[in-house]
Amino acid sequence: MTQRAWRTVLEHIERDLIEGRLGPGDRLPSERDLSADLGVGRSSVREALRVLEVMGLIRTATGSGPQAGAIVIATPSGGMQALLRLQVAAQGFPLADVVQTRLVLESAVAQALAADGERDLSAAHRILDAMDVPHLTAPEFLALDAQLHLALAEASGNSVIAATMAGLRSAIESYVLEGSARIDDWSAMAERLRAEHRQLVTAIDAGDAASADALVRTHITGYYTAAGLVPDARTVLTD
Amino acid sequence: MTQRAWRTVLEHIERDLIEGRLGPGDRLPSERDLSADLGVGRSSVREALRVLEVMGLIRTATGSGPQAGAIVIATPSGGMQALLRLQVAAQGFPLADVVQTRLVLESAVAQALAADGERDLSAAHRILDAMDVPHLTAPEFLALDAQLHLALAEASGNSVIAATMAGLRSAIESYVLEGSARIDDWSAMAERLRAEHRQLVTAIDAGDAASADALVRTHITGYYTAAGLVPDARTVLTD
DNA sequence: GATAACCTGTGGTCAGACCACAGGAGGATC
DNA sequence: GATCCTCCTGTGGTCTGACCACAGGTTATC
Repeated sequence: MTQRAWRTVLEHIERDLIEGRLGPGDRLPSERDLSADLGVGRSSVREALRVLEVMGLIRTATGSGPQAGAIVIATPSGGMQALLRLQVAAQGFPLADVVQTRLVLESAVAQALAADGERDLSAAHRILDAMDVPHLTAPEFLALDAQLHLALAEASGNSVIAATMAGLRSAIESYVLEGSARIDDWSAMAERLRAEHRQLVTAIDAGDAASADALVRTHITGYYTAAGLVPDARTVLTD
Repeated sequence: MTQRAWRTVLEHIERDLIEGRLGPGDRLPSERDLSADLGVGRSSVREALRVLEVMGLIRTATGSGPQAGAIVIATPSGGMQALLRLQVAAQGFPLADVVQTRLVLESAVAQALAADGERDLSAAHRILDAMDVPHLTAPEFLALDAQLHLALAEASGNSVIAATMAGLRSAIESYVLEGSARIDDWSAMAERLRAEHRQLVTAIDAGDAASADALVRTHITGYYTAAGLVPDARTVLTD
């Protein structure tokens, strides 16, 4: 064994992707065919496909017909979420670094949106309105909060940033929920967050990049500090 | 089958990680034990472990003794590289978005380093000197270039940003190499890059965040434009 | 022509069998 | 008593073969 068999499979598929023999929508050969073609066991093929599936590169379906089998989809957000969530869980990524990175990305997004005349913030406005419904529980409110921030990232048009933000968010979701329980007056906090969101979107709509930047920073560090998630909201990467 | 068997395994291990029953350095039960405990086949256990391995959460070793088996390591950079490289290869991430994200992150890193009095740039200085060796080939030079940028990210102390940058870099490595072949006068380009690197590090050492920011932006967009990788180096996210 | 039964090929899973390997246990040797 | 060597055990790595459920096309039936 010069190299693990599943790695052979993975590299073979990666080469097909790089060199354009495979692309989104295409169907991979069946597991049995790959097994025979590459001279490895079917179980090794399956280990490689499993990796690709969790990373969001393919989806698999049973049955027959054109929709069955392994199909290239390349939807990165799921894979990003899995990776970041697991790494945070395994303490490969400290919570503080995740928060800090979120700050960097959201700040860039806010400035970019403010500077871009072509932006479409209709999705964000819809979510803003949904958050105005009274008596939302903390989990409900926070889910909308996540959607709002993600909608902004997606509006910026950068898929890497959007996927990364989705991943970061899901990685710390359980901590954010825990933190919300530590906040004494939740309805006051919700009101504050609503106001901050409105101000942020207003600044973006007005094309005021500097204000948008400042608002998004205060908003994020404010919440994490209040929820006691980050001991002292560092601003190292952000001044 | 209410749920795929390998997913059961993955979730079981994730729960152990989240709730602290597993952490860096710990050893997972043997594949056969996991198989028996969870009531799934060994091949399903292996599919889950394979995912964890590629994501950089565990490493596996054959043989016996305390070093054998699957051990939690939580070194995210490998997993980040695999994920981003594959997603770019499968066209889930457009090249332009990758470059843009790199710009956002490196800009934040440069500013943070300049503002941080405690920074340790000895590694960066060592790489700078290594790049002065004459007659380096383009691949050799670019490898050092990658190391330099990565060293800066690591010096910033944010592991998420460092790992992401490593991933972005490896995702576009093949394109960067291709691009270098399109540059007529490579030695002139190398000289220019050397000078830009020196200026950047000097600005950081001097604590001049604004200059560091500007220099890193020019440096990156300059190269990608010269190599013809990004049609028109967008600065959407960066003004 | 419409309907129903069948057939084929797909992924999903399991069980069992090897192999190579690392390291500990225990005996043989000095 | 200390050292060396051999054997044994348990590990991951792999392959094979066997089922199952399922989706969709094919064919027979009415």
